[in-house]
Amino acid sequence: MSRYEPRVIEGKWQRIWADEGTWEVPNPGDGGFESDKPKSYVLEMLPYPSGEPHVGHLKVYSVGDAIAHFRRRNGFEVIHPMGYDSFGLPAENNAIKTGEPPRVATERSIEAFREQFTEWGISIDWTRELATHTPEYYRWTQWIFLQLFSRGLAYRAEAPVQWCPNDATVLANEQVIDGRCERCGTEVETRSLEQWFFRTTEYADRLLADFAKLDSWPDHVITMQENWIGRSEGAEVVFRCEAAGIDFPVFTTRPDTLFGATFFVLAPEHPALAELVAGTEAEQAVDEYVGQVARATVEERGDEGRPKTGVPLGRTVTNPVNGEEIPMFVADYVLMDYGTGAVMAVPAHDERDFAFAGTFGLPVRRVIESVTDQAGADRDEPGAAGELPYTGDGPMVNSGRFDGLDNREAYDRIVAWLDEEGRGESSVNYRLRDWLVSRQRYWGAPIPIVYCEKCGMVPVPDDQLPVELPEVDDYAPRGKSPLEAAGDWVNTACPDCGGDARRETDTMDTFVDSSWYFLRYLDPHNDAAAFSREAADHWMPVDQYIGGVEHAILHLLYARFFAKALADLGHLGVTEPFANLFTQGMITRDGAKMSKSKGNTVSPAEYVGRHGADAARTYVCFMGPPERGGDWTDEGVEGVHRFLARLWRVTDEIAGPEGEEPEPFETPVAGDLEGPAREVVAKAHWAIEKATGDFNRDFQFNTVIAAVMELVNEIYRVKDDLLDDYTGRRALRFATATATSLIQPFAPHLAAEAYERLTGDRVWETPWPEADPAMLRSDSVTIVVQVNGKVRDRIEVDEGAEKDEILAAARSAGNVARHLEGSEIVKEILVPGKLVNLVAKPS
RNA sequence: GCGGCGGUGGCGGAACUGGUAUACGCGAUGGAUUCAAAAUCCAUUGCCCGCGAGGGCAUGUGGGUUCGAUUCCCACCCGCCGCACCA
Repeated sequence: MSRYEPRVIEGKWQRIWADEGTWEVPNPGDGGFESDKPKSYVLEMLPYPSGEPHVGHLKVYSVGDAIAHFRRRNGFEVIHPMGYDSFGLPAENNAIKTGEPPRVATERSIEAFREQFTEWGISIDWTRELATHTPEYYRWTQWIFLQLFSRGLAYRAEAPVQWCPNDATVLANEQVIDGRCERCGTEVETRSLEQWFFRTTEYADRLLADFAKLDSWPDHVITMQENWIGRSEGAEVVFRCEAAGIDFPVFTTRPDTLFGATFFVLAPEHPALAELVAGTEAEQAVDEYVGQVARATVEERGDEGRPKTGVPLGRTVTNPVNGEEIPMFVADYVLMDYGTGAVMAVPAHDERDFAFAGTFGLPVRRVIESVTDQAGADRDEPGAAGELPYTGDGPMVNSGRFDGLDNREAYDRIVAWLDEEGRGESSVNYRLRDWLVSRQRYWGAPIPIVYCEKCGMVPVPDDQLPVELPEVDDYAPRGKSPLEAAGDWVNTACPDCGGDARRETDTMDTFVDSSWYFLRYLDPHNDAAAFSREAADHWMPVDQYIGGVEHAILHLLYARFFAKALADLGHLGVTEPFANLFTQGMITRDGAKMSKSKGNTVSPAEYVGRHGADAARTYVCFMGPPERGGDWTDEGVEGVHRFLARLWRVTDEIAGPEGEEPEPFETPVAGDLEGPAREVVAKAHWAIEKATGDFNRDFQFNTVIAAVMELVNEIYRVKDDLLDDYTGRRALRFATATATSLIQPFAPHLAAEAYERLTGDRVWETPWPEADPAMLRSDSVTIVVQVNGKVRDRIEVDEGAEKDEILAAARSAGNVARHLEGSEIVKEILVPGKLVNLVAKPS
């Protein structure tokens, strides 16, 4: 008898798969392409290569690989590639500290990742491997940038931006969390700088509308993106300051409350502010206030509970609906980067305006009655007893000719009237802003633009791509890109006129790299295009995307934007890149997020070394439903290892001596079986049914594996009775082969070895098994008998037993009869094949 | 505050359409094997009462619907995640 030695088995099959290129798939037009097979693109989010893979990686690739295997064995041509998101700040920060070039550290990490993925036995088509930091890849990142530029979707503009003083670079809004840098936690400042943007706002509506195409995306991911895009409908209304001769458009979602506007507020950054107060009494106070706000951190300003502050401007604007002059203020609760940077304040019906009015003693005028005193009113609504602010619906008051109308009705009428008068129009606003893509850092794809004294901003022609990242000595950020120091590289000739020109020295946000990598996998060696349209048309969209929720907004939104933009440019036939998304939960240890500082990290390599890749992979899939998190325990991995060893031992016992030709493998037929042989074969069919169902139902891998464990337990229960005769051995061999076949997506090496020993076949080339309906039924069934809803006994009845027969048996079952004594049955309920409930009351 | 997800044994979790609550694993206890241990195999394992047969109580709390509720409805408590001065 041979021991279960995972390292030996795993090495053996990994070599076979590598030598044979088992997981490689050809493109349409290539030799060996099978056009009759349906395709399936299974993709996990690509890793950022830093150090070694951690358990999060183990989980995402174990889950993805299980899906890939399952699809292959269900007849799909599965493309399952791997690559590295290898530009990024950690490598660069390391370079600043140690002086080691980011490329060197990054490529070392890539080696380590590749090695681990190979040891885990993930079924990857390595011929499609890519790394985003290589010129072969970022050449096409630059090309896409220029494609966007040619359509005006990439543009340069001065804008107030979020600046991280520690990383000395700008951040996208998405990279600022609670006023702090997502990466280093430093408080973010606001600066006004010239930066590159992608016009994501142009796609806001389509990004929202196309959620309809993504029915299997988790709701919370869609909700987060919807919140992020933040579409709100309302109206733009113009308030004019006659004295200064300036029009102030505002965006409001409540044009129905226009008659209640009693003051008007500008954001401290509003461009017209200085002009409004220049040379007036208010000038000094306003300047002081604006300076004070500018010094405050983003976090301080964002605090909602803080008392409202502001300064009167000594100016008024005219309310277009009633001609009223209302006073102007500057206040930091109004944000420059949402709407127009100015708001009409309606204190009676807006909590923030109400608070401000309270502080400054401003009038509050109700224009909507609360509906408290009407029938069916909700008394718990704020403002129910008539107090303000009231944000609910009701009839209009103090609103001239709109009085008495329901406010929803008045909304439409007021907007229509403003439109006729040319003083406003209905309007839609988004929280989403354009994507800021330039970074003042070294380790990224250079932006392929040249500034010529004569010609201005000139795109680098396609045939001069890539603009290669030059070598530099000093990676430290100084507020501008370290590339500024590479003089030979910066100074160049203008592609248009040949005159003196300078290169753009900013690099691209690494989210640009990862917004299209799934397309490059489809045609990774193409040096004439980013990818061929034919390959993309065949493989896209990604049928199953797998990754962590932490990318719910950033990466997924950007990739969706790219797909739409590339489709509009004619390079792609789909507008949504990821048809189905599965987000896996995080693995913790001792209930806490793993971190080096806590010293509670789990090194996958250690466990793979100790128990084998199959055990480590199966364990992360067994911990719980994969979309939820789970707590890693050593006992848990050991338990799974024990189970695999148990499966291995029974295989060894049933298959006979190693190296011997297995007996011909036949599927046992229902009619030929009885007793334990029938039971174990029936259990195998039950396990097939259960595993297949749970696989298809949201990837419930924990219960798939539990079903295989049950089957193995059943094999142990009956094996000593069956090993002696031919029929028994055949039944056992079928059951054991079924167990190995079903565990294959999780433990592919053990499965390959065991299945070959049992059947002579290659399990990964064997179609996923199908349950025989005849074997799922049994001749007799156990019926639970309840009296008044409590289980009192169980009876065995024939499969086809008549209703009356079952009820009679139920009534006379020993313990049931006792409970029925002295009572009269008033109702009998029969759930076929399951249960009888006898409802009785004292007679 | 708003939105989402969740609360089941000592622990991770299962229970698909309202029908045997606690599958499977971990841990624990006992037994077999062993000189002994490890490993392995077998058995027991929600709590309480009972020698037993059996009975009672249990799915965060309180109500409701139903012959029957972890599952549906109402109110509430707790935990996690996201958003949060967005006009």
